[in-house]
Amino acid sequence: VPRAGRPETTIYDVADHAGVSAATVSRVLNGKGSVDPRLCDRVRASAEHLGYRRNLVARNLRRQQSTLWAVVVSDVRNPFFTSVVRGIEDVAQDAGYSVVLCNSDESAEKEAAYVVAALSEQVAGVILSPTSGADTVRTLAAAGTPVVLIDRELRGVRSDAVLVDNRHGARLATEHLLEMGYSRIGCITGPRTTSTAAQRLRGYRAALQAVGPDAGPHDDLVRYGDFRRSSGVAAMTALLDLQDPPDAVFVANNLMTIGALEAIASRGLVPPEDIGVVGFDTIPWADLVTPSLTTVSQPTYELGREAAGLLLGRIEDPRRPVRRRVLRTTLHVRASSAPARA
Amino acid sequence: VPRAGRPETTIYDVADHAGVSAATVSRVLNGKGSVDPRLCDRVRASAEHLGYRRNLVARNLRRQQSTLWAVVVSDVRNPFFTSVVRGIEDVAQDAGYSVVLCNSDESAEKEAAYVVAALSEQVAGVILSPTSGADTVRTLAAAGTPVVLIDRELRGVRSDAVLVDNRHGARLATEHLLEMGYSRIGCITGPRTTSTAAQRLRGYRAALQAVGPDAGPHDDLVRYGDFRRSSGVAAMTALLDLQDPPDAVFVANNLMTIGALEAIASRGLVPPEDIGVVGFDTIPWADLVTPSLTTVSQPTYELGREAAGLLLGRIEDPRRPVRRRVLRTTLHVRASSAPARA
DNA sequence: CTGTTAGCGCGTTCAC
DNA sequence: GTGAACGCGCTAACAG
Repeated sequence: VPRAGRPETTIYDVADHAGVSAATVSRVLNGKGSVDPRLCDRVRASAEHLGYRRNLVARNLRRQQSTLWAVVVSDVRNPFFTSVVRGIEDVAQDAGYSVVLCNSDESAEKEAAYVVAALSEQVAGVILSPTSGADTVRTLAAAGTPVVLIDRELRGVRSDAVLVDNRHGARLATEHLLEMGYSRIGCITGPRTTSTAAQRLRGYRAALQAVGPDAGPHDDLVRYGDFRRSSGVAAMTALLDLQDPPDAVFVANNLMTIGALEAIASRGLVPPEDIGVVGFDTIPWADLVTPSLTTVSQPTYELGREAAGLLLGRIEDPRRPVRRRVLRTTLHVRASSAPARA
Repeated sequence: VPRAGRPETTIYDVADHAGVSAATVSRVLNGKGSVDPRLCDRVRASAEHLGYRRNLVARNLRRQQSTLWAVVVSDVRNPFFTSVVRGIEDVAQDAGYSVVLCNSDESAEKEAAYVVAALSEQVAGVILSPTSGADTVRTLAAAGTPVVLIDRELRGVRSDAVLVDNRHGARLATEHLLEMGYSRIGCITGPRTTSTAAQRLRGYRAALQAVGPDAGPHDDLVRYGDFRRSSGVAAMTALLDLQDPPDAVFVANNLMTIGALEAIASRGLVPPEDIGVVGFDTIPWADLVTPSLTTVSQPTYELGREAAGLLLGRIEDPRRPVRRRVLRTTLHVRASSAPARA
């Protein structure tokens, strides 16, 4: 194992140079206890002079706790998560924590591996958008590591969590399509195992149900994707291939919406005239696509901040009651759902 | 400081349970030295049984080196960087490293703070897209921490680096616009302090120069942004406000291109007829914007993999000669630069 | 208010 | 092939 760099200067070097003990240096640098102001200055001067930089690894070993948070997301390239991460990061940094971003890629194995690594790294806390079952959360809980769930819920898990009102948002989207005069409305949702996909599907169904039993849920118009672009293409293509295809579609996340739009375009169809489209999730530059896209947007940055806040609270008081925050979504009506009306 | 979780099981616990010494446990778990196969099995069984998880903090302190890489990017929300990070991550994980993603937000102070934190954290290496001057890199070098620069170069710094042929790409883009019949071509580039902005501007100028002195560089058609969307809006608006506005524009990064398109649209202009547009950088869903966008794309994922490879090599042999990789860009011609011709 | 002491969990000498 | 002893750099307990 190659060693890089020259030996670091330690608090002992600083102590020698300042003519005090290592403990005093430690106290000065951490602002703990009270130290004679003159010694304080001497220590600071020496530290500066020697280019001292504290060794967090040693400190963490001693304190049995690091200043690292692990944030495990299911897809780093999804703008939803990058925006959430920004929110987390800003709060973390203010509180003196650093954020390790881990990408589980919707894979339960990767997620488990990252969580084990995080535990070995003695992280102070974990923020997780779970892709798999409850096992990883249980591992964390067993180790006593604070966790906050984001975006998705886990059945049978009591944990701090920040979610959005998926059902309500999906219902808004679907009702909006109904109001705009569409009648055969399809739905492309996510994996059956995720709470978000299930809730958004329920919102869609609720909206249709409300109109009356005859206009009720068209289960033949529901397709399940995997929240990735390609599955949006496939699902939309399948819907368009039906004998009696939908005249509008509600798509349950951003990447699949992109895919759906591609499938629609490749058939030579143009929203909103040929088909109405509403997407869930913030879609960057929704105004620029053809046509501009109606979306149910989530407060992503705020979601990150909330999650970070909950984690901070949990770290401070590991036994406080579980909190579950649900943030509101907003319907942004743009062109893709607004056909010119006779 | 609150303690979370129950005491971890250590190699001593495992040693007791297996009836061996801690040293033997360490040897077994690290595959170093040779251990009696039967003891080996006993140790593994005990570790498994006790749910032992190695403490990386202690190990890192002892080894004076962690298994963490810091990746400092200038904007996490830029798809360019998220894609690069994916490339880095995949290589890092295979090699047993974890990646800490840090977001400097184009701020020299934040960058410096993250680098100091990384050093304190004893990271094994740093991958950096520098926003500021050479100071942070010098700090790293002084500490002997391996660094790889990505995306941007730094004057007067000898360091491993992975870049793209910005000048060539920009020249391709501009030549393409000339070929398509545009004659007054504007350029929106990035901050004067970044090598990428300068190189892309040079490529633009070279293309114009080649056509002949009379068609030569229109310095009045050059604007400097900050690589963010809003500056694209401002710069494009300024160009359109000119007495004699450009009939085409080359925009030197993805976010500013989005901004430029918005400015164009808000004037009621439509590419490619009213104005030709070519953007630099991968723009996700370039096919979906109105009209589909001609781009000079960079091999982002590959760039990340290359950078990670260089870092691996540098960690293994800290004194090997500096390597500088330049990746090629590709012109993707789409609709925004192809007016129907008479 | 300050210094001395001990030990966090591990990897690595050095004897045996 | 194995175990005992030491120390990485730091902070928390205890004396003074």
